[in-house]
Order: sequence, then structure tokens, then C-alpha cells
Amino acid sequence: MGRRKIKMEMVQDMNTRQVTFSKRRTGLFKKASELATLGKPYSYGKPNLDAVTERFMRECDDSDSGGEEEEEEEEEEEEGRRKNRPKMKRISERLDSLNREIEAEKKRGEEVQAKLESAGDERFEKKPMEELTIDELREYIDKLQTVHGRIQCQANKMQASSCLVHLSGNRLL
Amino acid sequence: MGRRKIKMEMVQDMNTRQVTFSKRRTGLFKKASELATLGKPYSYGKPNLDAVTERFMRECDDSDSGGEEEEEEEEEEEEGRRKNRPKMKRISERLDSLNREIEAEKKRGEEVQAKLESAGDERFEKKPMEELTIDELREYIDKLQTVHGRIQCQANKMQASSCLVHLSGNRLL
DNA sequence: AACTATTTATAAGA
DNA sequence: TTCTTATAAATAGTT
Repeated sequence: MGRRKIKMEMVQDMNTRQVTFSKRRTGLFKKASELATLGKPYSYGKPNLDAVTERFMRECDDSDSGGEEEEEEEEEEEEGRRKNRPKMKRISERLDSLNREIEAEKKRGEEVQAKLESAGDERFEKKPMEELTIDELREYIDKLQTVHGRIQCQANKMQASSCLVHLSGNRLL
Repeated sequence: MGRRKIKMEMVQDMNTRQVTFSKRRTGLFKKASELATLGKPYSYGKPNLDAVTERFMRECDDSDSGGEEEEEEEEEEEEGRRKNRPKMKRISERLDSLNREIEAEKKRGEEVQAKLESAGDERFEKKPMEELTIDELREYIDKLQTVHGRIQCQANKMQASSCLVHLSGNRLL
């Protein structure tokens, strides 16, 4: 899909590879989220995220006690959620801190995942492919597929959770 | 990308949704495998998937014992992986059975995930949003973000695992 | 499951 | 890196 058709094989030039990978990954993620949006395979129950976001926006400030800055510009705009716009600054700060926490959680999650994925596979990790028996091979494939199933499922859920971006990403402000 | 542009929102009609989801999933998998092929961003350690696939293709048949069909057409093609092409049929069957296993695993995984995601949140599930205290609200948000972190991480790994499609999808044959 | 009119993604180029 | 543009590829509606 471009100026020229390209052979589907490992791109040799390091620079080109980086660029190609980056562009295509972007497209892949976009399509993944579209797929999830159109198909919305799972829906979350009661305290739905919109409601959470709503209350968070509404009450974030009066639980932060200190009132240091009160500059309010642009008092127009009848639209918008009533009169909570001015509190954006404090909300923004809170979101930033949440973002940092999420980053930390991500790191921790990666380690956990790494273990999950190779769980019980040390045997395979240490032996060269050629020395595995057929049964070991089948077992290994089964393990991989179990992981694959979990990941696949997670991938679907991922989209559902993407609405959390409303709370955690700066894309909101 | 079609006769008309479609709004990115949940498709209501069940049938249309199924078809759309199916078509787009196919495309997504294709792009995922292309991305993996072109960029080969991660390589799994020792028993790498290519090797696993290779051996699977090579030995799938002689461990299946029964030899009922031996029709072989097109004996040309010097290219291709030696003489294992004729065994495609049996391999295809094996992959189909693996696919069924994967479907079962997916179902199980979904249940496990559901629990993981709402872990300890029954309190929230049962109360309407309006009755939650601010502290409960924060706690709930924190829990959601923990899950979000894990899922985000999974999403990243997902792409790496896309090479598993070689083994689990009929797109191989 | 196939077929196309269109929309989308993207390889090159700037 | 980001944008632009010509072209390849995906796909919505149709059969």
C-alpha cells in the first residue's frame, strides 16, 4: 500500500526497517481499536467508566482540600459540564500523577508477564530445539497456545479498557 | 475502506457485526503477521517459533500413524521446503484440532480474566455509582488502572505473539 | 464465498 | 520526524 509494492520479507536496511515497522505498527493498533469499537465483544458492568470519569471530574477538587490558585478565565460557554471547567488545572495535575503511577505499574506488569509466559518452560529454554522429543514439542506448543489464548483474550479486553485513557492520558485535556 | 464509509461505533445488527468483525479480524491478523515478517521485532529465545513450526511441519505426520490418503499432485516445484508439501492435509487437520482447543482455552481464559478484572470489586459492582464515597471512588479508579497497566502490557506482547498465528490459524494453509 | 466501488493504509519522497 | 502524494491494500455493501 504505497508508492511501490514491497516484498514481504525481512527488511534489511536498519533505518528503513525502523520506519516501516513504526508506520505499520501505528496502523495495526488503529485497526485493532477499530475492530474492538465496531465489534465491542465485551462490555463492562455497573460502575461504568463514563460514570467514574464524570464523578472524578466533579469531585476531584473538593477532596484536594488546598485552594491555591483560583484564576478563572473564559467564563462563557454555556455548553460544557456546568461550572467545573475552571478546575481543570488541578484535575490535570492529578491525572499526571496517576499517569506516573500507571507507568510504574506497567513496568511491574511486564516482569510479571514475562514470568507468566515462560512459566514452567525453563526446560525448553535450556535445550536446543533439536534435542526436544516429539512429546516435549507438543507440550511446548500447547503451552504457547495457552499463552496465546490468554493474550488474545487480553487483546480484546484491552480495547474495553481503552476508555481509561480518558482518565489517565493527557489526551483528555 | 468499502462501498461506504462507516461510523466507528458499535454495529448494532448482530449479523452485520459478525461479518464485519470476521472480515476485519482477518485483515488484522494479516497485518500483524506482515509486521512481524517485515520487522521481526522480537525473537523468542531458544526454541524459537520458526524452529517449532519447522519441526511441527516435518514430524506432524509420522506421529499421526495412520496413512489413509496419499494422493500427490504437482510433483514439480524445486523450491518449497523439500518434500513435506503432500502432508499438508494431515497438518491442516491437526491445526484445526488445535484451533478448537484454542477456542476452549479462550473461553476458560475469559472467565479467569473476568474474575481478575473485578477482583475484590464486588463492593463496587453492587453499589450504584452515586452511593460510592470519594475514597471508594479513588480506590476503584486505582484498581481499574492496575488492570489497565496489565492489559496495556499484554497489548504490547500481543504483537510479538502474532507469529503464533503461523501455528494456530488456517491462514497458514 | 466472490465481487467491486470506495475508503484506508502506506512506501517514497520532500 | 512529520507531511504529502501516488499507489497498494482492505473492506462495506452487494450478489
